[in-house]
Order: sequence, then structure tokens, then C-alpha cells
Amino acid sequence: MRVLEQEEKKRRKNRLLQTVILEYIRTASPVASGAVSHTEGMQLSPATVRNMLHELEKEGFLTQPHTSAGRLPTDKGYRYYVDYLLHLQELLGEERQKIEQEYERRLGEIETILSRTSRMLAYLSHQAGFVLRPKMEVSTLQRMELIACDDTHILLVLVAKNGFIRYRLLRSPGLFNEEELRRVSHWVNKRFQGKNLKDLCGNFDREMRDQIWQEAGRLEEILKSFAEPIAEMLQTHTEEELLLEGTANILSTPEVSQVGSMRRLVETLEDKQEMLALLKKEIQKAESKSKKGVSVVIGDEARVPELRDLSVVAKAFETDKNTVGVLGILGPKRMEYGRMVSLVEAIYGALQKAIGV
Amino acid sequence: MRVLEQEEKKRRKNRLLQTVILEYIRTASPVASGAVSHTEGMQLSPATVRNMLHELEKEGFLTQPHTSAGRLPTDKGYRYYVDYLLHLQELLGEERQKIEQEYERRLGEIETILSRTSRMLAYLSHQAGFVLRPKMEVSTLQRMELIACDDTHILLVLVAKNGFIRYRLLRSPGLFNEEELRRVSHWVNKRFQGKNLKDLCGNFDREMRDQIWQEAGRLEEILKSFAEPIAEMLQTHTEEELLLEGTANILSTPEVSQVGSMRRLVETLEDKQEMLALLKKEIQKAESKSKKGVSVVIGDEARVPELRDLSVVAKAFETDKNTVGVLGILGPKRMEYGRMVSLVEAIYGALQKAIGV
DNA sequence: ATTAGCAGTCAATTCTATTGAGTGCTAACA
DNA sequence: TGTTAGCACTCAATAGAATTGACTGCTAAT
Repeated sequence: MRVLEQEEKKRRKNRLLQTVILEYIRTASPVASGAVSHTEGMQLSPATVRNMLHELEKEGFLTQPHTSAGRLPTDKGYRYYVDYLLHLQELLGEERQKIEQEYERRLGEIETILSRTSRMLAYLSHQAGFVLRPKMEVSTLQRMELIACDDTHILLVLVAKNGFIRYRLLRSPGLFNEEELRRVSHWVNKRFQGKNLKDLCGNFDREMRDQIWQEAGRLEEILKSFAEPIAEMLQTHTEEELLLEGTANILSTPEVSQVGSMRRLVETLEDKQEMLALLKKEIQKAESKSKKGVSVVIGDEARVPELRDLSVVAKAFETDKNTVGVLGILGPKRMEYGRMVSLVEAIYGALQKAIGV
Repeated sequence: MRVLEQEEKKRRKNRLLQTVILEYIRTASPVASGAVSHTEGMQLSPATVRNMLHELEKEGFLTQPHTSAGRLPTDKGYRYYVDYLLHLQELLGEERQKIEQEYERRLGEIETILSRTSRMLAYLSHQAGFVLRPKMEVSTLQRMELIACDDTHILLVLVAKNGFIRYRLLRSPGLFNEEELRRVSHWVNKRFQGKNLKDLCGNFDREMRDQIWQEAGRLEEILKSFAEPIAEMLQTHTEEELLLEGTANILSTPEVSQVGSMRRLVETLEDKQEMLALLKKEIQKAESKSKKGVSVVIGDEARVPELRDLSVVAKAFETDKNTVGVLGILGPKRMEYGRMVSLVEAIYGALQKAIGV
């Protein structure tokens, strides 16, 4: 036989890599040369396969846990697979149906929708599902309203352009009738509506005081009483939050076979602050490179030792022009990427429709 | 020596049981006769101690994991200890301080306070902390308000007497000016304020329709458009919710030494529905018996196999006359009950003060 | 370029022996 | 009658040795 053309050789190697990865994903144990030598389209003896595997190993796509074991993919291997060899996998009819069902009965509060979304992701992926709720402060002020609850309590409600709301029950700083409260709301809305919450957050107090002096008498007095509570409310609670569901799902993977590593994993996942920072950073980075819109962060690419065996499949979503959150799933590196990417895309679509941008 | 009086014998036995339990809590491994024979106030030889231990075992307060091992408490043993032998343990100054700090800057939203409370419980106990948020429907309607956000969206806010609020962003069912919306709110508030949300939930729609016909013209028309959205909102979202924090803390206990049991535990804890039903039931039961107000559910008393090695220390709290939630901690049976009871009491107190009933 | 065959590697499993912590019981003692 | 010393016995835990078997790498033949 003549020298195989480079192209043909390359094609076969890709095919082999793919087979090994799929097999490893299926069985969770290192793949032997014999196991892949007779799969469809592969008619080579184990020995030949071994030679090829050897090459793939030298190139960094595969490793062996020890000399006399089969091969398993490295992070680089998975990366190549995800970037070049991946076949998206259609969702099942019942899965699509489940998603539709979930979102068609519109669930009002955006908080609830997001929380259900993370549950949905976990449920359908059998991995952990997460939603990184966007910060409120990146949005703009849509409306501020004061509602008298009883003589001593006033509810301060703040509606952001992105559909989020914050509220706070104040001990009333004085005795005001409804009309007066309305005038305060009106005054504030007139001046601050549409303003960036982030800007307001820092200097609302000052700005408000700057303008109050222009008013006189009773109105000035009332406004003064409310300047501080409003400012305070703007300052707290602008944090984003991580909703994480289905942690238990990723504990059944053989990757965490020791009690210690399992505990550390749960600890890491529970440390919302850390997870949050990490996901945000990594996903933004990945997002900018990826074309499909769904980004995949594999294993150690996240640079967190405890998450070394996990991958993230995620996609950013918008609730407003510039308010982005992230939704996705978190599971063992050894996951069905094809299905997961499709799933994240499907749920992303349903969510976007539901919050009706 | 004359026959020991029954009383003296009983006293010594109690003391021994207590010592064994404390020792077991401290070391997490079965307590040998030698280990307790020379503790303060105990001046008996190991052999004598062995005889007493044997009796305690026959009475069901202790067991041995195997013949040649030390003793450890049974559920009955813990129960006796908690009910009769427990010394409450003062919190440390810094702990008290931490609690005060957390609650003194009043955090507005009750949701946030509760969520922080569960985190606080976890943090100070080094166990899992939880708050079972009360159902909203047991409270009464304090206020309903419609807020126009823009031409197409209206925010429907519902404030309950217990400080909880629900909101929902509606696609506006028509074009209404502020004055008109105000009239709707006013109309609803006038008729339904103070009514039990649970009752409203079921038949708001009907009741409202019953009364609408009395109005005429424009107002009737507007009211009609809002009857359904409001009714729908009342019906959803009356669920209570479980906030659980610090799960990882109880995974470091030697009780869950196997991967399987650990996984099952995490699964159980994550299944909020189940946990919720369980906690509610058990704690109510315990609460009715206990005098201290803090209830303790030990191990298998909860009748959930996965929680066999855990105990719950909890206390009910009120945000309103008849709105009760529960807060507490969840940890290995082998926990410092004295400290935990004090802790739950302290945080309960701080919370009650903070939500200012 | 491919393949059969063989020597070599190494985790996993099973079996055995050893250790040591701790008990129960009995007989002696105060 | 209550307490104690002493001894035989039990049993989990640990360590070591032997065996197995699933692989690979290499070489020589095709």
C-alpha cells in the first residue's frame, strides 16, 4: 500500500479520538485498544490502534492513568472534541415538551422563573444546574413607589428596567397621608427615572439633597425624611446571586470516589461567593471566543483544583439591554457534551421567550 | 459497706451516662470503661464502671458497635441526656457580638433577613442551618397596589400582614392612567384588606365578580380586566420554602464515612420538598411537648433512614399572629446539644427583635 | 502500513497473619 | 454487698504476600 495521504491519516485519527472519548464517557473507565478496534468504520487490529493511540498521547490528547491501563482524554482532548468533533444531539420529544410546559404557564416573578430554570436544568441534565442572576445595579430605575401599609410602616418598592424589584419595609419616619407619599414618589421618579442604578447607588443621597432645597415647606420636609432610607436601599442589595440546584447529581459520578474529595467538592459548590466569581470570569472569557453562543469550560481550564474533574456548559442571557445573567449546567468532565449544549440552548430559548425581552 | 441507697446509685448512673455521652461527642469513637473511670468525681475502677455500663446498656441507653468495643449512646440515651442531664452552654462573647452585628443593620426585606439567618445559624454552629419560611397564605391581606411601569407593563404588588410581599409583572390588559389604577387598588383594598389570604386564594375571583356588577361604566370595565391576574397571583406562590445553608459542614463528621451514604445524605438534604414536610411535622410534634421552647429531634425519631445519624435543634418563630416559621440547625446526632440549644435561642431572639413583631 | 506474538507492568483482589483495644466473667477482697 | 484484679476471649483494623488479569510496548514477520 502506498503512503497514506496526510488527509486520510488525520481523518482516521480524529475518528479514533472521538471513539475513545465517547467510549470513555459511556463507561467511565480507561479505553483499551481492543475495545475500539472493531467499532463501526474501524477495521484495524488492536496493535495498529495502539500505535495511533500512542501518537495521540504524544500530542497530548490522551493519557494513561498507569502504564498498563487504557487511555482517557486529557483536557486538551476534550477541548478538541468539543471544538471540532462534537455532534449536537437533539433533545427527546418529552424533554422539549417538559420545557414548554414549564414555561408556558407564565410564572410572574422573575425570581421564580430563574429559580425554576435552574431546577429545570438540573432535572433534565442530571447534572447540577445553575443560574447566575444578574446584578440589579447594571439596570436603570424604572419606578420608585411608596406604599403606606399602616400608620407606622411604609413599603418602599423599587422597580428596575430589567424586571427585578427590590423592596423594603420602613418604619415610617413620620405621619404622612397617601397623597403626600404619592408626591414623594412622583418627585423621585420625575428626576431619577431612567438613570443608571449603579450611578444612583453611590450618590443618590447627595444628588437628592442637592435638589431638595429647591422645594419648600412640607414637601421639602417629607423628601428629607426619605432621602436616607432610599439611599440606603440602593446601596445594599445590588449583589448578584447564584442559584444552584442538583448538586447531588454530580456526586454519583465515579470521579469523586473518595469521601474527602466529595466533601471538598460540596464545600466548593456551596461557597457561592467563590463559585460566582469563577463562573462569571470563565464564562465571559469563553463566551467571547465561542461562536455557537454556548460556552464550554473544561476541567482545569477554570483553574480551581476542586473543580478539576468538572466542566461547565453555559450561556449568557439578557433581561434588559445590558443586564446579563448566565445559565448552564455543571457536571463531570466526562459528560455528554452534545446533549448538554443542546439542552442549554433549548432552555435558554425558552427562558428568553418567557421573560419576553 | 451498707447497701447503697437507690438515690445515690441513680445519681452515679446519670453522671456516668453523661460522661460517656460527652466523651463520645468529643472523640467520636466508642468510649471504653478505662477512659471514664478516672474523670473528675468518678473514682471507680474500670471493672466497676464496666458493670454499670452493662446495666445502662441493658436499659437501652448505650450500645456497643461490636463485642470488644466501647459504648456509645443510643437515641434513647441522647434523649435522656437532652431531657434531663443537659447543661445549657453560654455563647462566647464574640459569638453574641457577631449575632448583634448581623441584625443591627436592619436589612429591609424579610426574605433577606431569613436567608441571612440560615447562614448565621450554619456559620456559628458549624452545622447546617435552616429556616423554614412560613407560608404566606396563613396571613392576611394588608395592601394591594398596581404600579404602572410603562405603557405595556403593570406591576402588581401584594403586601401581607406578616411582612411578606409578592409581586408580578403583568402585561397590561389595556391602557389605563395612573388615576384609574389607583382606583382599582383602592377598590380592592377597601373590600379585601384584612381578609385571610388562604380564603381569598380560593374564591377571590368569584367574590370580586360578585361585587363588580355593582359598579358601573369605566370602573367596572377596568376591574374586570384585573380580576383574573390578581386571582391567579393569589393562587400561585403560597408555598412555604426551606432555606438550607452549610450542608457541607455536616459532611465532615465521621458518621458519613462512606461515599454512598454521603451521597444519599446530600440527596436527601437537597430534596427540599421532603425535608420540608419532615421538619414541619417533627418540629410541631416536639414543640408541643417541650417546655424550653427549643425542640430537639434526635436521630431516628424523625423516621427518615438517611437522617438516622442527624439531629435537629429548632424553634418556631412568628412574623405575625398566626404565621409561624421554624429556624434551627441540623447536625450529627453527636453534637454539642448544650451549645446548639443556646445558639438557636439566641438567634431566635435576635430575629424576633429584628423583624420587630 | 499493518499485524501477530510475546514479555512486561501495574492496579485490583483475595487471603492470611498480626495487633491491640476492650469486654465479660470469676474469684478474691473490704 | 459492693468493688476490684486478673485472665481469657472477641473482633475490627492493619499490613503483607500472592495471585490475577487487563493492558501496553516492542519486535519481527507479512
